[in-house]
Amino acid sequence: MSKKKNTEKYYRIIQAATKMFARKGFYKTRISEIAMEAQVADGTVYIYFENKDDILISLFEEQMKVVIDNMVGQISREDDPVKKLEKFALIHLQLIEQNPDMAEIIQVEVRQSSKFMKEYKNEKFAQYLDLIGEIVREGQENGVFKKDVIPGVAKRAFFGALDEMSRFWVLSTRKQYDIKTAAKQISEYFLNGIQG
Amino acid sequence: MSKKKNTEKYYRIIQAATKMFARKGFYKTRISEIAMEAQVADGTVYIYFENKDDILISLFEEQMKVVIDNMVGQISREDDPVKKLEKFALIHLQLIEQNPDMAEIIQVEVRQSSKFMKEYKNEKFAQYLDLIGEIVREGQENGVFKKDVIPGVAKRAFFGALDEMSRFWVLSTRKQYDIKTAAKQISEYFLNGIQG
DNA sequence: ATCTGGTGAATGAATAATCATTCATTATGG
DNA sequence: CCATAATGAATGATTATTCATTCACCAGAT
Repeated sequence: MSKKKNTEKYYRIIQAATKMFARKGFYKTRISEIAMEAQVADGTVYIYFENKDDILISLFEEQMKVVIDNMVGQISREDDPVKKLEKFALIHLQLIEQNPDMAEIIQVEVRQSSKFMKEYKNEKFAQYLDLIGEIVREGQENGVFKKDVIPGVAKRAFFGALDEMSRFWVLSTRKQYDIKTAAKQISEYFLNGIQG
Repeated sequence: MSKKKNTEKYYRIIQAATKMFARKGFYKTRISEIAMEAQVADGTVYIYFENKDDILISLFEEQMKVVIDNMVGQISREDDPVKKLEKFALIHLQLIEQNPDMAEIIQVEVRQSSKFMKEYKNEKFAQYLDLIGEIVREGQENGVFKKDVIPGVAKRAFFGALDEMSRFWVLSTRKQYDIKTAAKQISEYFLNGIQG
């Protein structure tokens, strides 16, 4: 049971796993590879994690915690819902740019998770999506966004647009346009679309 | 080499694999399960496919072929780029609604494929995305869409929005709003956003 | 200073399952 | 009959996980 969290080695293994999963995918990554990358013995991994699945889940939760905190902090400094959404797009894509390994895992594993572990309800991801939903709702109350926009649809559309863009950005070797341009375009389409 | 394609059993195995991959994911699905579902012996699978990877690739190509042909057929009947995009959204989401198994595989495997098989360049998917890119370009030439819209960004944003929506739709058990409403909202946001 | 014994972390070789794939054999139908 | 398709038990590789053992550290005793 209760494996030691929050220790130096715990994070070293998380880092190693992030790198390897991003590179080879979850199923093709061997525990021994993670151990080697983290510079620990194979068995040590099991002092810190229940099993391979647990590594993936922990990794995801740890990363999302940081992402969400960061995003909430930055967004809350803006007042205008329009500005908030613009900022969301920019920060999201910049984050992807700065943490490509993490990006790839979120890309792939978020989608796997439904099948991967039926029990694992992806709370953190829902939370992230809701940041957008909340901004939309706020904008509707302020009268700047159309009333007939369904926040549940809007948040997915907006996130999906950013996500697909970042997938491309992560995968393509030669970046054709910088992330700022993409972020600006996407929030522009979207904002024009929902503004009243 | 050249395995027998286009036979009744070939399609039966594809169908079975689609069902099982959607249910359990690629790695957790056993060849024996596919064989059982298709009502053939394990070895028979290898008469029709090189290996497990080949099943996934074949399945994907077969399905996308149908999807693209269908989409091209329907889109070409419209003249107005605006109408075309509206129709694209509707048809895409209806397709998801009607083939949830296929939808789940496209969702997950499109994303896996980059890691899954480095050699496999996902031509079919690029082709599908380009249908959107083409409509955007056409609209720009006609002067109905803004000139500063980057088709490469726009096609991904639009597809991403639809895709994220359909992921939600496939996963959620209780459908909160029908697919038509979602399609309408999404194309509306997007069209307002790019129209000149 | 030195010894002693206790504690928990760390190790990595051994284990025990799991499955994709093969192939000798059998069935089928033209 | 022959050729081709189909079978499914056996094979052989692969790997997540375990666990007996070692190691590092420290507190108290001498």
